[in-house]
Amino acid sequence: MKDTKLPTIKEIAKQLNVSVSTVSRALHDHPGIGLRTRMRVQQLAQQLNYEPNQTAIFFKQRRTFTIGVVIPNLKEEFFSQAIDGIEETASSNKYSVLISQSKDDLERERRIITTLKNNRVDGIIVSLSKQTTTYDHFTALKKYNIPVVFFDRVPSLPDFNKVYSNMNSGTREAIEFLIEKGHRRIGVLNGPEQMRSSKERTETYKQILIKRRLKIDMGLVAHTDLTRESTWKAMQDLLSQRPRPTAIVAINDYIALDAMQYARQQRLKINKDICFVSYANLPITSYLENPPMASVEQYPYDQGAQAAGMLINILSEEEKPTRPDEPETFQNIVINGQLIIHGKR
Amino acid sequence: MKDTKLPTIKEIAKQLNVSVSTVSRALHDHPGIGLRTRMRVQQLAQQLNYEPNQTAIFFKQRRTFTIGVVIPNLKEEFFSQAIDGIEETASSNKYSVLISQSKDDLERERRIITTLKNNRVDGIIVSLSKQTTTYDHFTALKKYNIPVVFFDRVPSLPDFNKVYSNMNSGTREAIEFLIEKGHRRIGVLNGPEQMRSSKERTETYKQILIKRRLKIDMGLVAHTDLTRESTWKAMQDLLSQRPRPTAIVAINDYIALDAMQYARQQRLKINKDICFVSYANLPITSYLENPPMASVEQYPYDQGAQAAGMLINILSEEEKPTRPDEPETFQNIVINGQLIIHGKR
DNA sequence: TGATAATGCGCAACCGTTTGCGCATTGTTG
DNA sequence: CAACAATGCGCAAACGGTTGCGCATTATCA
Repeated sequence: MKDTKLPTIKEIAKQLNVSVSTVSRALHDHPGIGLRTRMRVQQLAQQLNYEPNQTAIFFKQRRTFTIGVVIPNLKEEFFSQAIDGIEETASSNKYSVLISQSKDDLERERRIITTLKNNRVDGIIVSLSKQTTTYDHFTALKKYNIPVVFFDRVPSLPDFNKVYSNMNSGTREAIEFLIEKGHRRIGVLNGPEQMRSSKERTETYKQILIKRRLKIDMGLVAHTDLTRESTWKAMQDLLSQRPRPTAIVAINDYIALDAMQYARQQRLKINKDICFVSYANLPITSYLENPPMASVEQYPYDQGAQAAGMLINILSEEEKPTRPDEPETFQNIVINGQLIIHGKR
Repeated sequence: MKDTKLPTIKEIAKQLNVSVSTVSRALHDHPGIGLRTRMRVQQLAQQLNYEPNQTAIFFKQRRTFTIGVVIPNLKEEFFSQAIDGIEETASSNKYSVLISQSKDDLERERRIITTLKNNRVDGIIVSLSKQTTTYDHFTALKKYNIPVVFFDRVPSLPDFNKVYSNMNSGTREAIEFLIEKGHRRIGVLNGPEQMRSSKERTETYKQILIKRRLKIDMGLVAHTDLTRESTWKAMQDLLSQRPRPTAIVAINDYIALDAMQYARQQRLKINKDICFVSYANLPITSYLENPPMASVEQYPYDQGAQAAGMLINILSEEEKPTRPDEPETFQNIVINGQLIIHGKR
């Protein structure tokens, strides 16, 4: 039984012998209502503990002040930090946040999008599943006027709103850092090949080696599908190269940790026989005795916050009178990953 | 402009020259509708890409298939894991999840509850802010028939639904483990005194020492407010006791890590000069070279999943015909924290 | 004082869907 | 063939608010 009935605007109207429209307006301080009645209404509302039924308002206004968030999972600290940022800026703009996890499954991602659409969220923030290579389920949203902002794992096409950290500058810094430390054989422990960031990383890697006139050996670029087994396998490949790489750039901290475990098992001393540099700079690394030498910080909280900000911005633009056929424009925020060098502990 | 108008049930009705009620029923496979028209309706619906407007349904049905979640923050892995569990079981039961963070601020917690109520969530899952000692904002929800389930940080009063892991069994195991390893001076690095779990832990600690006929020295019980500074300070106290404790039970992994850092700074060898046992057993500990000797696993994912399950259960009970004045009952799930002994690595 | 303007409020439609009830039409039975 | 039952569908109210428009009533001015 879903019913101890709450006071409604009608109830107030009846008790005061005025119309519901009057009550509604009075509660909104509409100028067309006399001070006298406005007061009476507001007082009674207070007294009855009246609270507007948002579901009714959502329905009527055709907007819900809710934004949907789709991420691959919540297990990775990167994403929960991002949601922290999203929730924070959303709530301070009176938006609520609906979250769901795609679990890196494309079908699931699709279903989630449909549900969010039916729930009439005002906008959606997405970090792509690693399976996603087509974007029709997102472009479809345009018909429904639901803006989408991607973050971190963003589509490689231009016609989307995105917030992401570019691999280039961070990767450049990281590799140059290693070169300056004297490393000449630098391995790359990269993510799935179809991911934008993986490609960027490999690209940058090659460029720098060329610039520095170092030999490029593609045997030093390995890919992992992000599972531990796959990472260990990739490490096995890398460590079997001759001469063995003396440093490894890993796609993120978790992967680096897995890799370091593997290296330890092979009786290699971390930061001595082999050095690691990774991405993300998660809080956990600060607790390690032998953390990666450096991490490219990707500011997940900020990415989330920026994405939410961008979305809310777009939503408030929509309110304004729409000039005929403005061409649709897409926003892009690139957060520069920054190399954080971990002090010895 | 929030309006490329979507196909509605009315639209379908018009095109087929039937009434909206017929369409509605046809789409729900209501037996009162002939096979013939049912087919026509469903076909056209398909063709028009009709999707029901959930906001309308929410409004009409007075339920939203949404559950609200209030946690202190998303930064702690414990909570994001819990949300993982919540989201997972919620979504497989067709519920959506609305999250917000109290940031350990009571006022904020109150506001969130009000918003969730106005948004007509069907139920709420809460882990209390550490400031919360009064529960009127939750009891108020009973008037609105919104059930609440607490997890982890739960109220100490009996008349609430809760899921939590009891400190007793885990703490007992942990301390006995240490005693068996030969430790006689065991320190406790406890949380804020007002938290239920802190009290329980201290209580159990004393009991066991008594049972084992060991001397109780309250100088070995220190409190931290969970900040790193405070933890270090507590550690300073503990390490200055004479004889120095040879083992420490810390309230959770983060605190243990902070404490271990401090110990290292004091030139103590972890797991040799001083051992640590902590609570939570977060994934990160598996990456440490010298993890705590053992952790009491608290199964955050399961706590979340159980809490969601309990809530959804309560919600579906509500559907059933309510016998007059059943006394309200409250459910309790206690998850036994289990001591996980970390293998040497 | 009469015309006009300003003020204060009510009417009613609308948002999209669900559902109890009732009315035809058709089929069944004695 | 009459009486009745079953079948298939429509009417209309309801959920709780918002809002354009219009109508009285009062105030304002010449």
